[in-house]
Amino acid sequence: MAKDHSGAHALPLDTILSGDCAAAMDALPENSVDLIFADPPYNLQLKGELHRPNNSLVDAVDDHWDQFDSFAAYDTFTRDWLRAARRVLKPDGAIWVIGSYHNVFRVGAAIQDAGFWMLGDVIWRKTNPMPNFRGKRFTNAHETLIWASKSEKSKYTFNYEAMKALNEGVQMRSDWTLPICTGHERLKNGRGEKAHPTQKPESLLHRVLLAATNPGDIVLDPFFGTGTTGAVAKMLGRRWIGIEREAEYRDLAAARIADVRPYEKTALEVTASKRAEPRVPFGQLVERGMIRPGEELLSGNGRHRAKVRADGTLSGDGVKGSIHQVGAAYEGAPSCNGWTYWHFKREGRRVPIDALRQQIRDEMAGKRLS
Amino acid sequence: MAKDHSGAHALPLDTILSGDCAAAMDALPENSVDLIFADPPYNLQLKGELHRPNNSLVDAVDDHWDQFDSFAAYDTFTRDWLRAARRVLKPDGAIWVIGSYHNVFRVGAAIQDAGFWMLGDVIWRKTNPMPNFRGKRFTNAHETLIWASKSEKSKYTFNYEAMKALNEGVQMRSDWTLPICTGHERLKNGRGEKAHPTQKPESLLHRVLLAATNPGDIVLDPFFGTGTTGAVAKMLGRRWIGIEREAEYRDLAAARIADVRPYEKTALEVTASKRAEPRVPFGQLVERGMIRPGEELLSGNGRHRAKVRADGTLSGDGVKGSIHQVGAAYEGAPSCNGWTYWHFKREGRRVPIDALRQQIRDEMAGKRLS
DNA sequence: AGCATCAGTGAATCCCGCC
DNA sequence: AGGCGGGATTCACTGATGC
Repeated sequence: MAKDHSGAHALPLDTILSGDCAAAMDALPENSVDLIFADPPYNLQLKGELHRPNNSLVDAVDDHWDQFDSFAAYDTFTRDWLRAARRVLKPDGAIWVIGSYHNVFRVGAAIQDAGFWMLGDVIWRKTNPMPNFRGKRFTNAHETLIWASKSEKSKYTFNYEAMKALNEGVQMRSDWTLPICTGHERLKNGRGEKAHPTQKPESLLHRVLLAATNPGDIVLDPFFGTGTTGAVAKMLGRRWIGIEREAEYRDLAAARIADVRPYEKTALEVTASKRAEPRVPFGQLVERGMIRPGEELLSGNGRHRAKVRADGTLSGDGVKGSIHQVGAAYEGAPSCNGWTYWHFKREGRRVPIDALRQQIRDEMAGKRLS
Repeated sequence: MAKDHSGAHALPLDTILSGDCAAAMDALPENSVDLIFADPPYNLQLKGELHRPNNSLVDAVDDHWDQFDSFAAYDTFTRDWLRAARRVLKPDGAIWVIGSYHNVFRVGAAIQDAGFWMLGDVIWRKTNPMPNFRGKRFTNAHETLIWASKSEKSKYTFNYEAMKALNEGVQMRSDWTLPICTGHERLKNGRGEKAHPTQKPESLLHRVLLAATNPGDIVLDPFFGTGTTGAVAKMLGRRWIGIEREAEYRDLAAARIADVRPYEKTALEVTASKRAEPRVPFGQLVERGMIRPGEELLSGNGRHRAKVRADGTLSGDGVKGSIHQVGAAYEGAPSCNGWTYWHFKREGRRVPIDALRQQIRDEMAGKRLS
């Protein structure tokens, strides 16, 4: 146990508490922690099994801790832990909560109703999400983080310059592109399986803690799991408190954090600085009205024509497909760069569609620099 | 007024209704529209101006229609228009709602509580967002769209292949990178100012309508504003209904949409899914002599064989059944696409039986045209 | 050693028509 | 309405194996 800055209360710093998180928080002194990071159950409510196209089975998140009988039950659970969380938070403290479309709207409304002040939401944009295997929806490629202060009057911590530096000198945006947790970072249990179904990447916590805390600050995670929050807090010289119901997770987290050496920031953010030339789908030219559906494109040699369709495909003489596919078919070639092959007419001249792509890339680059 | 497909009810197609949107929707027949796109007021809590609009701040979103006394008032408003929206929606219809962190969590929770079935959320990632001038938060670089069907059982429309084509052959993700509405697309009022504080880009609506509707579908927008939804719906050969309280917006929208030229019909034919192709029973290949009874089929990996029987079933090692059933049994898989699994021999090479199905489908398509 | 190939996997509300 | 069965459906990356 350690003393907080006032010396009036004792806090179990750098330890993992067991039990229900609301009860555990209620046992802590009020107004005592600087930041709360919470990754609560998402209440996925998955129905049947899901197979990949190669017939392998997707490992569903069907753990008992993610099961709730109804929205009402989930709301009761949510409002209770949020109430307890707000109580232990210092007046100038803040909370981050991560969720998916299954639960994040209910959680967000509960955060507002509990008296927190919404500072914004951040999108974790996954570089390598799991695809949608049945072709029935979009690739579920993001999760949402809610950022809120204890009250409207809170003087919350935001390290603006650190975020700007992390983003190569331009203001950090509300969408963060980071990979999911895989490889050696992903904790395994004794049986060689993943230890936790929803382990978050350290890069995500690194960015949250760097943005919203200062060295020495106290970070509490009421759904500690395998302790990513604690591990990154230790790396970054923050104090931490974890709460976790499952003994197996607590043991893994404790061992993991014991191995962490502080202040070695290694290469946690390398992926964020990787900036390939942005891919511009031809369809975007159509959506943006630079090319009209129904408009005719010509090959550079003028021998072939095709019409643009609303989804960014071309339709020509008995051929339908992408700009590359239709070009290749016309030329009897194995492949074709549609960007340089196809042209549109402007003021009587043939202009390659690549000029429009360049225009879009210039816009994007200009906005990044300015 | 026009008749819907049943002829039983009249719908005011391709027109803008005035008045409160919930009341206007309640005056329409139930189960009558295919899609609702809604961009409701954001409940921006600008301090000191909750009850009195300050017209001197022309650039702020502080018009009187965007002010609400409290979350409770906003929730009442939200739940009322969502109830009316769900009523007019066809059983297989869907709704899209766009919002920011100020309102989207409350709206999302209300959508779930109203009985809609959450299909996912989509992030509009802005290429050119307005920076955060005070350096106290992240650049607010995204907005959230919620996609939900009328009920869990709805057979909602999702043009998977068109979305994939629009994204150059890879599955469309839940984050969409598109610019905000600027330049000539941004409507001006008579005084040279921007006509509407939150005009959405046509590219965003293009993608929503292409993903979630078919040509001829009826799209309703209860917060029509300056009519982006109607303009894009007209371009894409969809029918539309707008509801808007402000006469100035209605006038601007009507003039704007009148100027829109729809795309050619052929340009609206979008890449189709295989599921839409006519079903060909395997037995038809046998009947037509393309495969002889007694002929042996091989699995693609060459490890399994089965004999074709006269009724179009296969018989292999202790297994009898359809091409799919025998394939699944051999692979120990829950299911199997026999069309791609089984091959026959021609001139020493293994050819998938799907090639013969394609031959039949090509013939059928030829007959349909002639 | 180094490169090519293959197998595995990740917070997932993931089919549909016919009888 | 529930059961049956045809048959449609995946992206990025990691780590192991093979040559």
